[in-house]
Amino acid sequence: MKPMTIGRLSKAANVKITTIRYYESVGLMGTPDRSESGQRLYGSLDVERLSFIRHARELGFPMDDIRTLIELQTHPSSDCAVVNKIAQNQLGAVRKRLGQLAALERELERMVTSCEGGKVASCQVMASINDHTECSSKDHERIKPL
Amino acid sequence: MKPMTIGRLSKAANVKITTIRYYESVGLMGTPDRSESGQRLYGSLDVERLSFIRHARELGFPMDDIRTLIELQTHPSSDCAVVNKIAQNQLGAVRKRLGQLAALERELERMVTSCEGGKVASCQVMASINDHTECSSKDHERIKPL
DNA sequence: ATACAGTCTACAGCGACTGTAGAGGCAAGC
DNA sequence: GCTTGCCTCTACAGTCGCTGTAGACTGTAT
Repeated sequence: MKPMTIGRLSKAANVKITTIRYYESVGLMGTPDRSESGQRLYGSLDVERLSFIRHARELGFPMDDIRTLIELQTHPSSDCAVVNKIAQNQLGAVRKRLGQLAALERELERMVTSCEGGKVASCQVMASINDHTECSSKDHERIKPL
Repeated sequence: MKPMTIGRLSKAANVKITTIRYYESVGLMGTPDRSESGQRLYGSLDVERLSFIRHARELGFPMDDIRTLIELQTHPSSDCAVVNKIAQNQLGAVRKRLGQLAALERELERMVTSCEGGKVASCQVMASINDHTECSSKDHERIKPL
């Protein structure tokens, strides 16, 4: 099979070119062969590896976990307990985040339904944001983006 | 009322000192008075404003929206429709994210329950990450952190 | 007087990329 | 051959919302 350039790989795995180069720079993708003029050349194994990374990212796994998973893939005879542990941690993290977002949804819902129009001065939404008594999360946890 | 230093404000509003200075640097907090020796001095209005920012952040509003909300607060006679729009957008964003995360939860659940131990080579979790047919989100959306 | 906590500025770093500038490469049509 | 137009290259800055660090100065309590 003949090698493909980065653009083809990008389409084959549905990952942007710049992202592929980024993955290479952080060691997720390994250094590819180059053509005489210096262009990166990839084979079908690279498509699989990149698709794996993409799917793992879609599942929310952080890069460090993906690095570990790829490492484990190259030792197929090792115990899969580590793999399972990583996946279960991830499931736990997703569930925790689901809980936080559900709480946000409730509060925002309450806010927007209480708005009856009018001026900002008497806006219930503004009042809700100002009112700090409700959502009293005592822990100083970093606020995450949506 | 006598002014307070940044440390007191930090405790009063439950926002870290460095974060307060950051909010100042990006124009969310305005430039405070200074003592002779150059220390920032705040009043009770600043506590309210900072608490407002904090609560809005906890609700996941992006900084730009918060800037707009604060701007609107200084014009109390303007229409609250803009405020409501921002809150509804936010609610929409939260719900969308909830949907994404629920999908992730289902897939991760399936993965970890299908794992029966053994070697990495035959690991169902690994196979699931490799198998790309299931979660086919066609859109190139940026993958968000948990 | 001394100890220690608080505050100052300025800048680098996080994660996971994205975007840009400016240069060079490659295949197809004329 | 020559041009057109896309593809690829490197290197670096920017994104978001902060956090952490270094090194100097200030304020308060004993």
